[in-house]
Amino acid sequence: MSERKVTSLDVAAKAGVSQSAVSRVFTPGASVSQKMADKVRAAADELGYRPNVLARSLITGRSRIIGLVVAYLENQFYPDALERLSNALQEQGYHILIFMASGTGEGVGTVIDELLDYQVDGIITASVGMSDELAARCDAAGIPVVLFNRGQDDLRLSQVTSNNFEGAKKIAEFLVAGGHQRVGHITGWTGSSTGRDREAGFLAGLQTAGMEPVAIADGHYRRAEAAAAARRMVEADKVDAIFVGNDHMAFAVMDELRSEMGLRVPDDVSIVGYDDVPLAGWPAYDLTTLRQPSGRMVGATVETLLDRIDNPDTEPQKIAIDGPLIVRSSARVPEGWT
Amino acid sequence: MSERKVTSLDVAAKAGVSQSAVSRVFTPGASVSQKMADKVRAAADELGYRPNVLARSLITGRSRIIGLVVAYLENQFYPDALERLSNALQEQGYHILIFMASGTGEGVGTVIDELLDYQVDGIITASVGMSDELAARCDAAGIPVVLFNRGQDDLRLSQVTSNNFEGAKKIAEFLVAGGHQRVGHITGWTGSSTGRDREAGFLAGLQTAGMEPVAIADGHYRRAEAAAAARRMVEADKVDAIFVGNDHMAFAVMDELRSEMGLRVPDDVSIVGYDDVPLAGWPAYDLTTLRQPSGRMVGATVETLLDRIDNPDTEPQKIAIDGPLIVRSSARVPEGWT
DNA sequence: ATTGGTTTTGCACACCTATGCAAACGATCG
DNA sequence: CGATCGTTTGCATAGGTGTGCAAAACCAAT
Repeated sequence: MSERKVTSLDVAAKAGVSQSAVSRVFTPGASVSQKMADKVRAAADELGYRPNVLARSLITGRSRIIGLVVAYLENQFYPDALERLSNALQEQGYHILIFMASGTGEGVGTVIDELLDYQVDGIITASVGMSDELAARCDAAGIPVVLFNRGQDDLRLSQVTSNNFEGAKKIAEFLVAGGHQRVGHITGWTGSSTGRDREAGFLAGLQTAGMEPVAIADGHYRRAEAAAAARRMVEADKVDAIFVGNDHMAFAVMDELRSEMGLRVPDDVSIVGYDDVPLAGWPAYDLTTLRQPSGRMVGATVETLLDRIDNPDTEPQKIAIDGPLIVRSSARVPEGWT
Repeated sequence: MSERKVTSLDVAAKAGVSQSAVSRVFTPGASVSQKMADKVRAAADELGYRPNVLARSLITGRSRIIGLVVAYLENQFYPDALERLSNALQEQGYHILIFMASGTGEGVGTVIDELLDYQVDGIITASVGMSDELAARCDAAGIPVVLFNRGQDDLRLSQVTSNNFEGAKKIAEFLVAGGHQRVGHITGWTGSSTGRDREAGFLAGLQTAGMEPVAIADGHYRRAEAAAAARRMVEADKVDAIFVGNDHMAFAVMDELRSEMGLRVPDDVSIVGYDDVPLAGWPAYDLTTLRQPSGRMVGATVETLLDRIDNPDTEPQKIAIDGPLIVRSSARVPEGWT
């Protein structure tokens, strides 16, 4: 029925030119006369020809595919980032091949292998760790990697995060200024750099006021654990404020306190999150939180990655972007706070 | 530095066999002796060889890439579906190439073109319309398409939805049984089949009780429009219940009523949504809603798509899956409701 | 040892495009 | 009009893999 695939040869035949001429017409910056271009385009349109990206990639060594490794999408921060990443890359003629690292939980290792099979031009990992060995593997294959919202010590890897230390420090200062006496902290997964940096920044911020948290627990970025930790902190440790390692967990904490324990936020306990996902601005939570500037983070990620693809000799970069504290109503606001 | 790319020829040379032997070892179901397999695998492991999927696709005509077109990820239903789709497809050795139809808003047309450039084996569109002409183009290229959560009349397209008509009808019956007298409906975008089917089902459900909605407005699946519509319905039309076309808008409606207008849900107005996204179960909203069984919908989608890829002669399918009403606290519960 | 049959292997080509190179072309100038 | 130079075109090859076909190897049976 349908002529299965229309190739550049078909177009060439129809236009009465050589195959290489057709190729040149579809290769930006190649040497073609106007007349030739018109003739070929006409024939191509008529046949519905479009160049085969895969065949092209075989010879150029560029697939124009970016591999994205992501662990889970329940935290609204990641779909949001994914959407922005995809749009930004589409703009540049790249596309995202998705890879879930969560699923069967075979670990990131096999995932990277499969990604390499597709000859991706670059890799972005979001919210997922990457061992030195994996980094080495990608590096050996000459594929640039950018860690999004995660840090790593390996110097061969680029990374883009918000300034987690400073951000968490701001939160500490905000809570101190608000007159809180007994603050708790539910960390992100302490196996992640993000979680650790925020904890460190928070501790540093409290320390300058001569304070320290009365309770710390690892929430593992999960709702259930965060909620349980919050309950313990309120009941056993009598906290009057909790800094929760990300918004996703902060919502769970507010649910637990307000709906399960009948407490008021912020009257009984102040809650502060981290990320400023869209949901944080919805009235149901109206969460005070530190904004991760995901637009700029995505911009930096794409720029860094594409730059390294085009100039393989560029140094890997470690970028941390500052974000503002977004003051809403889930935490007591200090007098005269600007 | 790093031996740029290691090919099957390198492996063949190292193992002292022909290139085709290497190919066969990595092709499931090919004729290879045990001895040969061992020898080749050893050489391959040592060199770190993995077959080039793109080169393979050139000759097999199968890229093992599925194109996913998605409009926006703010509605939690879609990231959730995306995650499930990706996992299910990975299981079968396929991967998802993402395509945002929202971005520059150039429309789905160019998106499909670019997808075809990548020689995808199949296309899934989520929450996005597809014109007959586009369908024809994919069909001509021999690429199966499955519409996820959207309907279309074209018989060449497969589609998987929940049973929107029946679901919305259930909701109408629930509201009627709850004794509501003045019900309103904020539809999904009426340009979408999903929006229209739910409206039709809702009207049908009311009709069997001899009722009809006192107000109908198009929410376009957007928070702001849904909130505005809700306010009008409450102030001008004095509704005592609103069926909102999806959860995403229902949250906005609850926010508007509770936080902006100071009303109580369900005491002043009952709210019912559609989708049962995870957030609907969180205590802050605790939304009564009709569950779209996304697990089964994804299963059916993947099955249908892969089946059509393997057997191009299979008939396109239109699948509608029933979902249960999940009764929570955002709508008055009828006496003795089971 | 020879035969027949089965499995395994290698050869060569195909898939579709981009690009170096040399030939053809067109224009410009003397 | 011929020489010169820059532009445009075609030829041929490469890129990494799968597969039909025929030759080779193997095995068992006579």
